[in-house]
Amino acid sequence: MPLQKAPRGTVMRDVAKLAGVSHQTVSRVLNEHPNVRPETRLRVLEAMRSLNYRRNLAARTLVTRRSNTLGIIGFETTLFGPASMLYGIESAAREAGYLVSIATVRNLERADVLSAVDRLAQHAVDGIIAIAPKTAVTSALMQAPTDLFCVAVGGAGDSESVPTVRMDNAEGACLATQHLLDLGHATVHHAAGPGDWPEAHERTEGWRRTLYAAGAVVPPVHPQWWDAASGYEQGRAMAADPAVTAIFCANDRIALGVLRALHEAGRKVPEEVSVVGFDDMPDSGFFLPPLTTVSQNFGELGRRSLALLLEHMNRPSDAETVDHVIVPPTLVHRASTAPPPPPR
Amino acid sequence: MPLQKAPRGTVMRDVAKLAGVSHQTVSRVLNEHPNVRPETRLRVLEAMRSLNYRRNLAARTLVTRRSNTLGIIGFETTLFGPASMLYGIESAAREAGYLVSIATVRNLERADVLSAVDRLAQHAVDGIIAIAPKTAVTSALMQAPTDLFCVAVGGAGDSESVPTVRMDNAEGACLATQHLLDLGHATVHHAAGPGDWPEAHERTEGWRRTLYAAGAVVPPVHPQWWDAASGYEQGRAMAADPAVTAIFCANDRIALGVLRALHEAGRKVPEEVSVVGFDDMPDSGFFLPPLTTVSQNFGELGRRSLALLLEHMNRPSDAETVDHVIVPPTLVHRASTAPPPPPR
DNA sequence: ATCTCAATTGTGAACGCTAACAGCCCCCAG
DNA sequence: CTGGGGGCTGTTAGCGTTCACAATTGAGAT
Repeated sequence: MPLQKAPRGTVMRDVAKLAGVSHQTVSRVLNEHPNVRPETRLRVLEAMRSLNYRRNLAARTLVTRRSNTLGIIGFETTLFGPASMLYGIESAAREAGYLVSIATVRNLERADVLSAVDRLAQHAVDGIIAIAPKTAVTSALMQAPTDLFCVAVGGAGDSESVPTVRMDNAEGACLATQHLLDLGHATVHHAAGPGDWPEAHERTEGWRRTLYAAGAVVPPVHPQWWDAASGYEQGRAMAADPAVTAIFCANDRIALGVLRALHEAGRKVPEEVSVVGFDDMPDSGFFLPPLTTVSQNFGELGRRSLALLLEHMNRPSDAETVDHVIVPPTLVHRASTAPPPPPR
Repeated sequence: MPLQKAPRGTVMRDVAKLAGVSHQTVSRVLNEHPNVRPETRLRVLEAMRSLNYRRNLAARTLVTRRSNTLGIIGFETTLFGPASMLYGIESAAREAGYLVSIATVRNLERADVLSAVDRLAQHAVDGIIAIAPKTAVTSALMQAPTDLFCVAVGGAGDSESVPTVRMDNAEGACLATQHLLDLGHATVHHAAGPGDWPEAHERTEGWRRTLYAAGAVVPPVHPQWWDAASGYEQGRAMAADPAVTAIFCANDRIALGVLRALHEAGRKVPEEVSVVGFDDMPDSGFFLPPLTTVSQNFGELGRRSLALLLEHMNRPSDAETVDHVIVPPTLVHRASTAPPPPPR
């Protein structure tokens, strides 16, 4: 591949010459060093502007060993949740003066994650945030070069020694389940997410524990994937069972599939069956009927994770604490839940 | 903000010493220069592996003036479309040996876009892909440093002199509208997207032209935003009008809102009113009823745009052609469309 | 008038890599 | 036996920035 060589632009030396100072003074102006006479400063700034000077960050990175770039390891970033976290991180990073580079992984195999870390490390990122719902990722992260700061966002709670920002999935599941129990439902069925994803697992566990604490029967689960098709499959089985009056879904997309299955079976929501989702996607309020759901603030999650990363980067290296920030979920009440129908 | 200085790692010189060669030979191995004796090559590779050597790309960038990084200017990247394009671009970029950095803009003001370009340029990206639905972006792109290659993806068709990859929105709108006309509907109403977005505008124009060509009445439009709430608003007005039997929506989210409005008004879909969407989001097949929609292959759009960018970068600079790649849409038939009800 | 200290500016040397050129060795032709 | 050429390797000089230190200046203290 014959690549063209970009032409050389204006550099510090050029600015220095025009302003009648040394290159070092230009550097000082650029880095806001205090000891520069205001008058000199202005002259330099003027020269920079007239030459349209732009500092070469590669050279700067070479000597400072800091690139002002952060790496993000993403998975399934087309989904609303990950995409929102990405956005939250990027916004916060920009305000902190960082650019973010993204490395998505196809699957969550250890090798894939390691190669993503490697790619980011080669490009000299200062830190890595992994949008990393499976534990393979966090454990791979620990193999990262020791001079690289990492945090994980949105995965499970049991992550070993990588700082983590995450939602309290179990608590969210509890909120949803308890809400349905409080309405008078004898028990709550569960349309689960993929069992090997910690987030799905935690939601299932939160649901199970809540039922158990209430002395309710714990129905079996048949987890599949995160999408509406999976919800439709699970929902069909539940719709066929007249004992089912309340369903807690692992996310809103699954809930959409469940709603469709119930509709096809002729079971009215919420009159006959109540449904609760998880995520509060932007359009969940426009499902038929509008979905009661557990709200996750993905943007906040992203922002928090960046804050945690920066905090770690600026902390003296002997402080070996591992933080885990947990963001609480809230329940959004809409029209898809109601008391159970009277027994006939 | 007191930042720690990362410790220094192993460099080429270390590898060279261990392998008993000069650093230049190490460099040759790394760059796959042909004239290295296989035996030497192996020794060097072995040394690199045992020292866990990782090439410093900042230094490489400094001398080659190529960072192997691409910049992406994104807008509303939490939405399914942009997020998918981003993913498509990133996948393709990885295969081509590039890392992508992302700069999102809050709004599409010229100043915002320029500052994003500037941020990317400072970080020495080799090229920029703008996910850029509004013309302000492409025109701002032309102000970019001349040594920076830019392409825009997914915006309008009338972009001036920036290479573009885009969907044929008018054609998609035509497909949808014609499908409804062919079913026997006297005319087709339109729940529009924001009129100041070229994509929305093109869809509206495609719809309008198709109706005009068929000699059908062109109903008024009241465009708002891309979300379900907007669809709900527009849908309520249409649901109240018994003459409305077919609705073409500017995207699937709007369609979701329209479906809800129709449902609340007691108008059955598709028996009384047919609805067509645009985008084919992953779960559109699980709406009530499953949505007939125009499918956009966002991933393909992303891949194509990367290919176009690379092609431009590797082209001799005297070739001043501007390419416009147009990806055709397809119509996905589902359950939300049917012939109009018999007049009563 | 001399000294001291701080503020301001300049000088040279890295940072880790690639490009350009020079040198070595060995084989084959003259 | 000598000369030339190609394969392979080493040497040197940047790339554009920051860092460490030296140099210069001027104000206030002695």
